[in-house]
Amino acid sequence: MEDFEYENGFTQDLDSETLFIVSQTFKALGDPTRIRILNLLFNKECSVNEIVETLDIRQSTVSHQLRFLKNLRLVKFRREGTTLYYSHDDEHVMLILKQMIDHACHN
Amino acid sequence: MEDFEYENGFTQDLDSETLFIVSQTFKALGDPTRIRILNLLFNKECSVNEIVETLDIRQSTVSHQLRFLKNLRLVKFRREGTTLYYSHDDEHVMLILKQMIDHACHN
DNA sequence: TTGTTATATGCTAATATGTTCATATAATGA
DNA sequence: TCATTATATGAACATATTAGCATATAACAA
Repeated sequence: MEDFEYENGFTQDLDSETLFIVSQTFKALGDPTRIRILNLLFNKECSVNEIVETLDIRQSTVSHQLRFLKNLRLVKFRREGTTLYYSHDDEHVMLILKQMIDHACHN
Repeated sequence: MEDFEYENGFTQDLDSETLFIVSQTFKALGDPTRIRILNLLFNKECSVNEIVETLDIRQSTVSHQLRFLKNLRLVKFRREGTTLYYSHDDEHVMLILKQMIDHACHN
């Protein structure tokens, strides 16, 4: 009787793969530093240094978090010389982030 | 020049209060156990024991996580004798959860 | 009151997470 | 080649998180 599929597409419990992806993604959004980085990348792409200077976060911290976000395919980058320009890579997740920010602001 | 307000309502950086609420809420959604509980509460209210039995999670764990979710006002409960029936208490966050689950499934 | 069922709580151990420092790599220009 | 700028990485540390056990509380029935 477990995992009974409802008409509306919902299940009583989620399969482990979905659960993993969902929790990983929300976890990515659950850290202030990563939220600030993604929020900055909302409108424009940024070099690592731009992020470091705009948000006043140490370079290694930014780099670590960008790797984290890149592993989840939430950001991507392009190279120009020695400079890497990062931008967001998941419209849907960015939309979800925007919704949550709006939700938080309206309180 | 920091915290410049854009036409579209976005700021270069978020104020700390918003940042706190957003990260707290995403953190709540970033744990598999809490996701499973909220997903179960999507359609119907559940007693603690129903959650325990349906999801096969220990009672103390469920209780701890329900307290966590209640502190963030993501769930509420009503009492009936010795039984507490929990239900979700934030439509918007539930919608965001649904979106992320759908997003994860479509991959 | 005592027992029973349902739920909450305090504590602890294991694990995960985030930041920092120091250093490595990579591209480029002199 | 060497120096410089931009970024990444590894290790260490502090802190946060999670689950589980044991026990407490709360409501109710006998």
